[in-house]
Order: sequence, then C-alpha cells, then structure tokens
Amino acid sequence: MIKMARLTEYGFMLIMALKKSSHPVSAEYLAQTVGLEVPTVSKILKQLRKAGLLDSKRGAYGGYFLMKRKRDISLHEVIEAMEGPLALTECADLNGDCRLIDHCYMSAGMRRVNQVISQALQNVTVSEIMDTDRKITLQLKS
Amino acid sequence: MIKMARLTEYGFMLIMALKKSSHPVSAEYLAQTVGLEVPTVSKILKQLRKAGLLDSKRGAYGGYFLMKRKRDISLHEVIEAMEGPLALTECADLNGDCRLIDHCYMSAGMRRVNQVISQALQNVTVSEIMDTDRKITLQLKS
DNA sequence: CGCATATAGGACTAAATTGGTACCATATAA
DNA sequence: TTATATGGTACCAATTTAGTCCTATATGCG
Ligand code: FES
Ligand code: FES
Repeated sequence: MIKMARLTEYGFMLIMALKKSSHPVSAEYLAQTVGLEVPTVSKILKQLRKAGLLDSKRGAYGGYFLMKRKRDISLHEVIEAMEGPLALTECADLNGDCRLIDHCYMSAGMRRVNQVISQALQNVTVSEIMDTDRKITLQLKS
Repeated sequence: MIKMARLTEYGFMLIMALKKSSHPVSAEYLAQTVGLEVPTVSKILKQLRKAGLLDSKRGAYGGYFLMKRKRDISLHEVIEAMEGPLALTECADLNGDCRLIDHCYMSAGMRRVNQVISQALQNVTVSEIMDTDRKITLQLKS
C-alpha cells in the first residue's frame, strides 16, 4: 500500500506538538497531549533526537524541544529519521538484496523514480501539512 | 522505509517479461524466465489479471498476455493493482483507522501529498523504467 | 469423448516486520 | 541526596506479507 510506518505518523504528530527554543517538554506530557503511551512516545522521541531533529535535556524539568522551526523541517527528513532512506524497490536501495537482482532491468529506473519522490517529500514542510488553508506548491524536476 | 511490497516488484518484472497481443505465455514459463517459483508467479498473475492489466487464456497452449503496451502502463497502475490505493498515512486513506484521528491535524495535508506522489507515479510508464537511456521527465502540479 | 494442459479461486502455513513494553544506567535541578 | 526525566537496549506480541497447496473449470487435440 506504500505507506509510512505507524510510528512515523506518530513522529509527525509529536513534532507538531513541540516547539523550537521554548521550555523542554517531557515525554509524559507529550504522550497525554497526543494520546499515546509513554514508552511508545519515548521510543519515537529518542529516535528523532538521534537523527538531529530534536534535542533533549535530561533530569528534572527536562524534556524535548525542536532544533528547527517546523517550516524548516521537510517531510523527507522526518521519514528518513524514522525509517531510514527511502527505497521504493529493493534494488533502488544501495543495501537491498533482492534475489532477482540478476533478472532485474529496472534498478536504474527505480532509482530515478525514487529520486523524484524524495524530491517531492523534501519540498513539503511540516508546517505546510499542518496548515489546511495553504496550498502546497511543488516544483519537481526530473 | 516507504517501499513497495516484494510481490509488487515481482509483478513489475513479470509485466516486463510479457508482451501485448502475442501468444499467451504460461505461468510456468514465466517463472523460469524470471527466476521465481510457479505458485508465486501464478498468484501475482492472477492478481494483475483481476486488475485488468493482463488477460489470460485457459487450457492447453493458454497463458497470460498484456492488455496494453508497456509504454501505456503507468507505475501507479501496477502498484495499485498489487497493493490497493496509495496511502502514505492511515488518515490519508479513506478506509484508514488510526486511533489518533482525533488528535490529527495533518489528514488533509497528507492527502495532498499523497495526491502529488500518485501523480508522479502515474506519469512514469513501465517502458520508461526499463529503458535506462531515456530520461524521465515529470511535470507535477499541486 | 477423454486426456493433457493451464488458469481461477480461495484457504492455509510460515516468515518477516512492526508495534509496543520494560529495564537499568545516566544526567540534572533543587 | 532525592525526585525527575532521558539514553540505550533488549524483549515480546501482534500484524502483515510471502509463499504454498488444493480443487474446480476451461481449452485444444487426438
Ligand atoms: S526488483 Fe528485485 S532487484 Fe530489482
Ligand atoms: S496520523 Fe493517524 S490519523 Fe492522521
């Protein structure tokens, strides 16, 4: 069905619930806000942090906060942070191991398609998908 | 990782191995050609047929053949045939059931992104991804 | 007709992935 | 020093996907 992982969806929601350069927000508070369990939220936040989208502060009054404004975070960044590099087919991935690689005449083609979709996702920001009034305008080149 | 199902990959390969309006080709022969097991190939061919991409002829000297030329089959058609409608997030799908639908501010946005990616996939044909020399030129609008 | 060939359809099992949880170590504020 | 909160990792459960098998039906041909 070509869908992102559920945890990635949750990741988006958490990012939307956070802000740049304000007081850190704890995983527990975020969990309540978004309606998820604390361990799950924790897991996602750690992952997003590792990817550099968030930063955290430990200890009392600690928590998480964004590293950039939402208008500067692309969908691609978030998806890559949660799921690793986009690869439509096994052979479009550098580390893919499809048993049919010898019979495959579309590796190069799929890599190009991959590229196009990556571009598309890089051109949309988190704040754009939050704002239902604004139109998304994408300019894609091959 | 945003990837298509493996069976979809195989589906592409089978389509590439087939031709329009020539003698039908049996599942067994295709399996040998592509390097897969017969039952698996059968399953995929049935599914592609049901979606109208292929047609078949039963009985002796029967088999499968394409309904269109490969230059008229879009990636989107194949993917949709194998995996159903594209839905990046649960909430971008009409039948999606995400438990967080009440907290979700990106349903509309994701639907738009979904739309953009669908467009991209509709604009690339099977023959284009087979031909490594040709450039893919996509024109996408929001 | 009767046999060999080949698909139609659906049920079933096994494997892989993903979702979700838990635990212990470390850092920080007061 | 205590309460709070993240860091890292390992683990189990649930779901999804891959792959197989079986029986019914259609077709060509001797
Ligand atoms: S599809 Fe498997 S290698 Fe290209
Ligand atoms: S992400 Fe689950 S409903 Fe939008």
